[in-house]
Amino acid sequence: MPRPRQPRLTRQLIVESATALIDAEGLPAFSTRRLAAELGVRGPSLYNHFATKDEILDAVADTVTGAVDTSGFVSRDWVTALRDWAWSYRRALTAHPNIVPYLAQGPGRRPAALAMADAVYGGLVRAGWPPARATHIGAALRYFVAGSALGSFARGFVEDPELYAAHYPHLRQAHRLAEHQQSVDEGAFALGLDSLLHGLAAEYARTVDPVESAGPTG
Amino acid sequence: MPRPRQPRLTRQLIVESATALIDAEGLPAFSTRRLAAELGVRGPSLYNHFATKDEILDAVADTVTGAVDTSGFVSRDWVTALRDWAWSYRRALTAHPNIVPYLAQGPGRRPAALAMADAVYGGLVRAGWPPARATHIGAALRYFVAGSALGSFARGFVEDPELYAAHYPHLRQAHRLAEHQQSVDEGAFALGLDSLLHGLAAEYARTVDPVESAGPTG
DNA sequence: CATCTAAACTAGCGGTGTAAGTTTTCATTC
DNA sequence: GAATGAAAACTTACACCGCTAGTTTAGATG
Repeated sequence: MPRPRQPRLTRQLIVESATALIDAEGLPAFSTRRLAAELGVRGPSLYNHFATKDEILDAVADTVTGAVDTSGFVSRDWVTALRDWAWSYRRALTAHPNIVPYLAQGPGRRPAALAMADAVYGGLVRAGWPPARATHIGAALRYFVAGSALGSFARGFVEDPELYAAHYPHLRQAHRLAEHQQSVDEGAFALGLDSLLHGLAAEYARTVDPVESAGPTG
Repeated sequence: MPRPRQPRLTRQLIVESATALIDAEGLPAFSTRRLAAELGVRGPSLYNHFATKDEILDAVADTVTGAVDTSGFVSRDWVTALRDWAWSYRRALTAHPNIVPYLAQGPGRRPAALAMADAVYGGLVRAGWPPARATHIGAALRYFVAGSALGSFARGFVEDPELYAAHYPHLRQAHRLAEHQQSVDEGAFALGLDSLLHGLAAEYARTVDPVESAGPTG
């Protein structure tokens, strides 16, 4: 069939369908032919709208990143802003966990990722952090959020715990928690994030604003 | 050619060659045919020694994880043990960064990853942490280390900074640091790790051992 | 010597991303 | 209104992928 009366594909349609496919069946199932079939079309037709497969993946990843809320950096104190951002970031990633391995490989040419980095960096510098420190903090939080979305500790455990329970005695209790994967992940994330922020606040008090933080009123 | 006088392949040879290939040319370049060519052999011959491609990757990943030192958990205080472990873990991953995306997706059936998890969990429980907390701490640190090895902030930036400098004003300074990628990553890692440990120590003092930590000598 | 197994081989299946060229529709311009 | 050119689908094809099946022969074992 040649060109139809009404185009069957648009960039937005492709991205939405790709997101749905990846969410439902995972990254390995996402192929150009498969996606095209989902759209009632023939594989190469996608190349009228995107130059490469990766460009489609970038668009999907950028949509996911675009859902992250960084508004706290203009309205709240930096600790609250970081906390809200990290949780929003985590929610955005865990809503589409299958795209995370692709997304985790750097901001690349995805504007939403760059806009996010810009907002975080700017907010921290405005709060008084030295530029180099602001870069470090943004990166450290990104590491933590991306790692938590990607490498769930529980996910990796295989089905039959007794298989290795004998060899790794301490894990006998731990991997039972694999059944509660989500709560383990959330608990680990909450603990790690709070600890990180606690440590950063201490560093801030020590190096950026010793006077205000040293007072008895906190 | 049929069976040679002396076997050309062994599991160890395959793993070593696969590691070298991945290190040198990245995960996408790693194919069974390509690896076989590197070994002077014909693709399918690999299946005499490994059942699937993923089994080869698991072996590579396990070798990498096996280089991580967890000995601190039997000889040092828990904070020092965590810090040493995290740095050793990071060194192991950054020595073979291209395998990290594969490795980050959970311990799976890789014995070294399970042994590492076991050592960390056991050490923390011995130090007095409640089992659930020990699981959370181990996971949080793993998130951070894996994320730092995987998603270097700097790596993702494209070559020409001026391209997006106009759109994201705050980043104008930040991405200049992309040239010093390694130092940025290390600085972010050091800051994040110290902050995490600082926060965990505070939590420990509050919930696990309030008496000893509250004294003026603590 | 006969037999069995191991470790290589060749051939091939169904899948991948994507390049090239074709066809037809639609929008624009003389 | 006819001609033109771009757009958006198509078909075909290439080189590669993981992997299976069956074959061949060297070495080990009875």
